[in-house]
Amino acid sequence: MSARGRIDKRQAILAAAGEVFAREGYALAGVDVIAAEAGVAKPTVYNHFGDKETLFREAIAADADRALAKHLAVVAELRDGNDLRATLERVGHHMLVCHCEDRSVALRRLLSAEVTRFPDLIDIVRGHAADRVTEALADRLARLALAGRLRRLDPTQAAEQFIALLTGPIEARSRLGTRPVPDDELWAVARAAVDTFLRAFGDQAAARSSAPVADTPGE
Amino acid sequence: MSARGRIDKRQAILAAAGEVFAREGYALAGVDVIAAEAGVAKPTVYNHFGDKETLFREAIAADADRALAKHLAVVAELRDGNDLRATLERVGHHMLVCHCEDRSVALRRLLSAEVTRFPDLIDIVRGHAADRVTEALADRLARLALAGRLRRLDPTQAAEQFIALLTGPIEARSRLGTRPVPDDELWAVARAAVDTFLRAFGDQAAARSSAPVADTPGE
Amino acid sequence: MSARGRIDKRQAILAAAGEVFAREGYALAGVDVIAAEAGVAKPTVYNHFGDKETLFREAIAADADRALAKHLAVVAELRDGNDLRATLERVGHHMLVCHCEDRSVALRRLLSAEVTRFPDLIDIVRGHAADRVTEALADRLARLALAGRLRRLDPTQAAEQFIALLTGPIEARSRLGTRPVPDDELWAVARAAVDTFLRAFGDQAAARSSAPVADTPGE
Amino acid sequence: MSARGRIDKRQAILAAAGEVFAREGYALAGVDVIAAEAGVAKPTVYNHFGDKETLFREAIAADADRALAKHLAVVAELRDGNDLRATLERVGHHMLVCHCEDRSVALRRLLSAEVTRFPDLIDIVRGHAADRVTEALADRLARLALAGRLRRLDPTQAAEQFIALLTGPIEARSRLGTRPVPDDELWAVARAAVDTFLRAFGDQAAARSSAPVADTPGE
DNA sequence: TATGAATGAGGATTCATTCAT
DNA sequence: CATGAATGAATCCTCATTCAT
Repeated sequence: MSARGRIDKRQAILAAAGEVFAREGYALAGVDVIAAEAGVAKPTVYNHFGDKETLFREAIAADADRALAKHLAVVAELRDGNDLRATLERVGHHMLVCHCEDRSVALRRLLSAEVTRFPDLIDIVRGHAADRVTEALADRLARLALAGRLRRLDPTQAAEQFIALLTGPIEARSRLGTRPVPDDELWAVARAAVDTFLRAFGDQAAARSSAPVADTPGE
Repeated sequence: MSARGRIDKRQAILAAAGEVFAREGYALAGVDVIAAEAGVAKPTVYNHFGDKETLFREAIAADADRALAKHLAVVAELRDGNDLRATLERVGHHMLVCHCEDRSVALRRLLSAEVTRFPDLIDIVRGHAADRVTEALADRLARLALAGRLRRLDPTQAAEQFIALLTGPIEARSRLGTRPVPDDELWAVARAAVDTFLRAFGDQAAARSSAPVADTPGE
Repeated sequence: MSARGRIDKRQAILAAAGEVFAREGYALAGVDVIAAEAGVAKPTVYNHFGDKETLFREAIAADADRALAKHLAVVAELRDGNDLRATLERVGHHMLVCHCEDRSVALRRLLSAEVTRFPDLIDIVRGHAADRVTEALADRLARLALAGRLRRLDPTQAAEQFIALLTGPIEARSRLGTRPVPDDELWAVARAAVDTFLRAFGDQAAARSSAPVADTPGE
Repeated sequence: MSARGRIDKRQAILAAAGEVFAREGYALAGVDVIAAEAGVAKPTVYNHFGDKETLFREAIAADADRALAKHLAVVAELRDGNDLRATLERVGHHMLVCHCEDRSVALRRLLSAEVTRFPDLIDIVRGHAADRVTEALADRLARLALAGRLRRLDPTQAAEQFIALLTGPIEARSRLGTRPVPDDELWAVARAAVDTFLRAFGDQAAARSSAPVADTPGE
């Protein structure tokens, strides 16, 4: 078999593992199922990854890498523009779309489920993903503050809170990821998050001038 | 065996199940381990609960009830007082303490891990717990708004965001629940959350007057 | 199931294990085969013995006990009588018959094969069996010496050598236990062993008087 | 690869196989382990030997040849000399040293363990080794008898018994080959064997005249 | 020829669940 | 009702062996 074929097989196993682990959880995922889904024989899986735990870690790491790349791309969209509120809403909505993707949901699920058995997963994923998204966002917010578009702020804390305002309210709405959240709900959550964020962190004069949507709910 | 003893046994099994499921996860928790930890024989577990799935649901429900009660008690502390900021910070900190309790962490972990295999868990727990905490908090916020201590707001959305501002930043700090977060970090997160919350939802005049802590990070 | 039935099952498993291990060796003996041969399910074997190694040890110990009992009974036949040579020949022959029994052969085979993986087998078996046969024989020889039927001797050493003279020449003749040795060959080996033994350890006067069989090979 | 290199590889595989089989037994010896220990790839082993069984047979045969050569050399030391007893003791001791060598022990172990699965091993080894040692020894004893140094005897039987008197008592002392027997024990066994042998087979006048060591144990 | 990679069959062990007492 | 014992199904992993290069 060519080296190319070997790599293909490795990728196929990793992809299959990602899906099966996501579907069944670590304990109930069968190595035979993964092998079948990857179109290889069971021992091939062991030749490549040694044991189920290693396979799990590598599958998680691959998924985390992909999720990180997507999220960083979204954060990169946050460039200074004419309409800061609209920009933040677009970026916020996009982050929520990523956040609600099946693979993202499954990744968080697996992570939270298995973190006691595999404590090192935190480093694999958090070092690779979550914190770096927060930091990238913090960088952007710092530049906006420097440009006078936001008030002076602690960038990391502001980024944490921006993300929390976006993703927090989604948990309940997605029923822990089991219900697809319609796009208009995503927009509504993003708008509400951005509104609160700008009220708290926006430049004072600007923040007061634009009337946010969700401000007067009862009317 | 007396009726009393029978009920004791049921409780013992439920308690043991709660601990073992929390420790090992659903798939790896052994019914024999639960039985042993409860001090009964394995078939006794089956006599009481029929099968492992039912036992799991009941154990989760019991845990969720306990968590709900605790959280509601905390929300009930949110009474109008002289110093709104201090009150919110105290309540926020107390909610975080509950949020970080071992059993709360384990409950969320189990829930998120098994929600695909047991979709009805969402109703068991969410109907019993999470939403009701949000709503109870929303009630309190509405009364504060009515009393003029907060601006006019959508109570549910404000409650969601208050909780998000509290719990969101904790995930990273607790390494998904595997690291105990020191109390001063909990206070810091609570203060930052309340500060942002009051900037966004506080009565305008009041909010401007009090200088928040985290406002000027570099100094 | 009655306690009686439980013990029956344990015995059945032990018996089956003895046969299968003897037939296939430790590594190639399948626990499923043992279970099937015992008429029980595989987990029943594990309920009783924990794992394959323990089962092996217990099966060996049971076989060793049985072999020891048989051999001791044979040694006990060695009582002072009129015709010492005939008595020794009868006992020697009987020991060889035991030595060549299928189960004895298999036991020695297993022992020698697995002693590196299970060093404690030596204590299980040797403490239980081999040494005690030698000592029992040594006791008898000492009494014969005391009675003046044998010359003064080191009883243990004489017993070792008596057994060696019997069993040593059998190894080659039985092709390491794979060929059944005909009874007349057993008698011949026994007679030759006794002849040599009496020449070396017999009372001088007596030894010279009786003309041994194998003395004049060419005739 | 040069023809020389090819032969080297074959020898390396054979040597590695010998060691691994001796260490682990047939069933648990892995072909990959043998290949690794020989410094070649697994399929190379199959190219040279076809399958595991063949490799096993050839490894055993090689070991048996080596053991035979050594033993024959020892028997050849048995030349008529002034002091027959001392000569026999020297030869006997030397045979025991060979008998207790690691590789000899392992060879006998493997043989006895696998003789049921590989009945032809007996011919490979016995034809090559054990019987021929006995016969070589028988030849020497016959010449000694002819020279009047021993009484008239059946040479094969006497050889069998001489070897039995040597090796039989060693089994227990070496704990089936798992304990290295100190040299002075080997000498003691050899002396005791020779003493008994000479009492039984020695020239009458000579035997009576020399007082053997182990004759009067209690004194 | 020598090798890296792949495979099919099989083995020990565990687990949720059910009888018989 | 509570229990000790038994079970059928499933799981992870290993090994001898064979292609394709």
